[in-house]
Amino acid sequence: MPENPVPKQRLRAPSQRSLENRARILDAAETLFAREGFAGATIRDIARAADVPVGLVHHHGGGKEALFREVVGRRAEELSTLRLAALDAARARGPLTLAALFDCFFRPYLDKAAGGDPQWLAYARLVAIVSADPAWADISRDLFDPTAHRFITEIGALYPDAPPARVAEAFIYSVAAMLALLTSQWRVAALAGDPGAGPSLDGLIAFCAAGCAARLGA
Amino acid sequence: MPENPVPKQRLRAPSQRSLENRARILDAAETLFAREGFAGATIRDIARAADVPVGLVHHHGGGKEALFREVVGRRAEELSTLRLAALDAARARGPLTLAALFDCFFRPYLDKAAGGDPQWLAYARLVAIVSADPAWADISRDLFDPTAHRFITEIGALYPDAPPARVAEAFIYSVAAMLALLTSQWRVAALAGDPGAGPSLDGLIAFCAAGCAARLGA
DNA sequence: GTCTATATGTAGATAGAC
DNA sequence: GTCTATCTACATATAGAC
Repeated sequence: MPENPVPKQRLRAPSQRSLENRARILDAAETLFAREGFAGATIRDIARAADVPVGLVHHHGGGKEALFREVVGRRAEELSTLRLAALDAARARGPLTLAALFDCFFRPYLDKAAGGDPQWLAYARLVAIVSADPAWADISRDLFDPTAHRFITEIGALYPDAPPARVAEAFIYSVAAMLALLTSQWRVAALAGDPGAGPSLDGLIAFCAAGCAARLGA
Repeated sequence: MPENPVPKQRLRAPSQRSLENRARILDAAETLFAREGFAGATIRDIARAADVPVGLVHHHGGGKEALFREVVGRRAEELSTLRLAALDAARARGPLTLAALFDCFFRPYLDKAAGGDPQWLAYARLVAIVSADPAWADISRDLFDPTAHRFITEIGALYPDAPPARVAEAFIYSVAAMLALLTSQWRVAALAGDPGAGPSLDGLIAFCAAGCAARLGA
């Protein structure tokens, strides 16, 4: 008789249901944080939306703030990978233009958002929340800034005479425009009367590339 | 003996202290709504910051939501007046350019914000909150859209072939850039390493005018 | 791993004294 | 007009049963 009988299930292996609950909790948290803001969303709302008991949200999320960080981080890492891959691929094809750089930065996100996954649209609101609030500066620093800095360096290389702060400023304007495209469609529709049209990646790139060129050019 | 002795103080005339308390409450609410968001700011925080009893905030503000609307409306009306006056003055001087239009729209705000009044900087955060959240669509409609629509019409007149939704979209990008200038200086500093430089009205106008021209031009 | 029950604090709002 | 005291509801978080 073995002294250490092998358990039928490996210790600490998460069950199928546990994984599903965890995923549903993160999705619900993403939706509600996006719609109501960090303070406006409640753990109870999230639990109800995910159809799990309240305590389980704490179990999987580790508190409201940790849950928020995890929700943001999940997509930020995926997006950074896609953006940097697009940038590397574009570099390999030849010299970069401003429009090509913005294409590498915007397209992965807009493809996801336009792909119909409403969670990716919710994420745009989260990025806007984090980007606007110095209280989340650590999230910006850890998750957004490395990739942003890479793109700023590339833009700066196209305009060697522009001071770094000016390049960063133009980049922030461009990101703000991208977030506006994703989060303020309802305002565009209200202002135009015309509800149609819809977002356009090429239009956004044209706006930002021309704006940056005007701000950074000689 | 007169039957109706004249009261020493007119009925319902607000006392000096009442007016001061009211102003302090609105200022404190503005600061805290801007920093913490609508849900994150509490009536109690506001009362403490204004150094008044909690009940007084309800008395003057009429509930949290009404207080928020009043705080936003107070500055929105002042700003709209200044912007439209600048637009009328510019029109009177001759034909408008895109850069001149953005100057009329941006300058009144940036002058106030750069003038050192921290309350005007807080207001930028409030505008960002309202503009990003469909839940406050009625504030946007009543307080922001009339002036915005006026400027969009003027921009559209410069590009008669551009569809209205495209003009509105370019305008929203531009407003987003302006709000980023006011609310995301900390991110620019973090990304550039260089904390210096600071915001530049001319730079913002150059960015937006060139972006709009590229997006709307033939 | 899952969930119930509950602890503890604080929210927005108001009734009524001054 | 001003302010105290308090109501009711709900927040996050956790302890411990299953």
